[in-house]
Amino acid sequence: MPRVTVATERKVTDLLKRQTLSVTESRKRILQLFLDQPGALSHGDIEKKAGEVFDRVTIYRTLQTFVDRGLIHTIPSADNAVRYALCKDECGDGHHRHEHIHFVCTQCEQTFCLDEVVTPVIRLPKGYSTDQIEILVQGKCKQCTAAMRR
Amino acid sequence: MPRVTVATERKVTDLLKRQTLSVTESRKRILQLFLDQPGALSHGDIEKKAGEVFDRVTIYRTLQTFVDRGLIHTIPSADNAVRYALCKDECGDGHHRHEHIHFVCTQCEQTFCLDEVVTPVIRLPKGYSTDQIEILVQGKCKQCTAAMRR
DNA sequence: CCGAAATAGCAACATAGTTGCAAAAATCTC
DNA sequence: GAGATTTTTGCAACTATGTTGCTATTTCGG
Repeated sequence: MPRVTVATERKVTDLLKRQTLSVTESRKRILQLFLDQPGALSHGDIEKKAGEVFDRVTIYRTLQTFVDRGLIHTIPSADNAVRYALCKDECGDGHHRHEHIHFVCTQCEQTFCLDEVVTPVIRLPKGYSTDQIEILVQGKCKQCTAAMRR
Repeated sequence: MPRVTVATERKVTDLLKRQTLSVTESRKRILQLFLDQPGALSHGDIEKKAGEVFDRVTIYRTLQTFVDRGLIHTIPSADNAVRYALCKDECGDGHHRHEHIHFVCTQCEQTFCLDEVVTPVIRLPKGYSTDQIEILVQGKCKQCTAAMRR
């Protein structure tokens, strides 16, 4: 597990304070994990990476708090393992705004937010109304495709 | 739980035989549950409806078998409760073909397949390839919207 | 640095999912 | 349609996942 440097320590602290959250060791570390890598993390992933340091319950509660405050958002899955990823600035206390799609790589099994791909409008039959659209694309990601060519 | 009539008994038996599956009580009953209602079912739903009759393990295994044989397909969710719904005829042993979207009603909390809404093409950034697209729309369904107007 | 408020850890529990194995049921064969 | 073979079921035991109440600890405002 990468040591939290002074620079990143500052960054996570700022992020937490911006959401008026108390700055605690577990919150800093868990936020750090998200910043350290590009993909989404499940509760299990985090438990593997920080489970020896923090209690399982703390991780559950921290993730819930982050979702509530708009720091991270959930990504549905087909395997009973909801994942979480960092939100952009538009999300805040009590509300989420996401227009991007999610990509699940069948090779490295990571899940990514593809911020540059905007969710299309979906025309529903008469009588249905839309609150939110979630798009999950499964395939091979950039990194894995590049690795194959070598 | 509705009694399995002679007519529907015939139907589920035919469906099972078409997939060269042995026709057993649990398989008939679980398939029946899917035919009896329009929405998708989670493992938990099925356990509530047939759990006194069949063992939990049997339900898990039956659902897995049905997915493998292309009788039902999974629908991802944001709440760690994967749901299952009947497939159309195009699915078979070892392969699934689905072009429709899934709709989650925030009111009745049911999940439906909207067969008439085709998944759009999603243009991904360079380097990504697509195997499968899953679209989950959350909102209010036809029935609930109609009920509100009364 | 102190006190109030928020958070973390623990324990205990509830639910969800898996595996191996023996008994029972379904299918096949004649 | 009876018996042999194969498949499926149920049980037990286990692992993993998620929740709640309570107390100790930490954070933060003054």
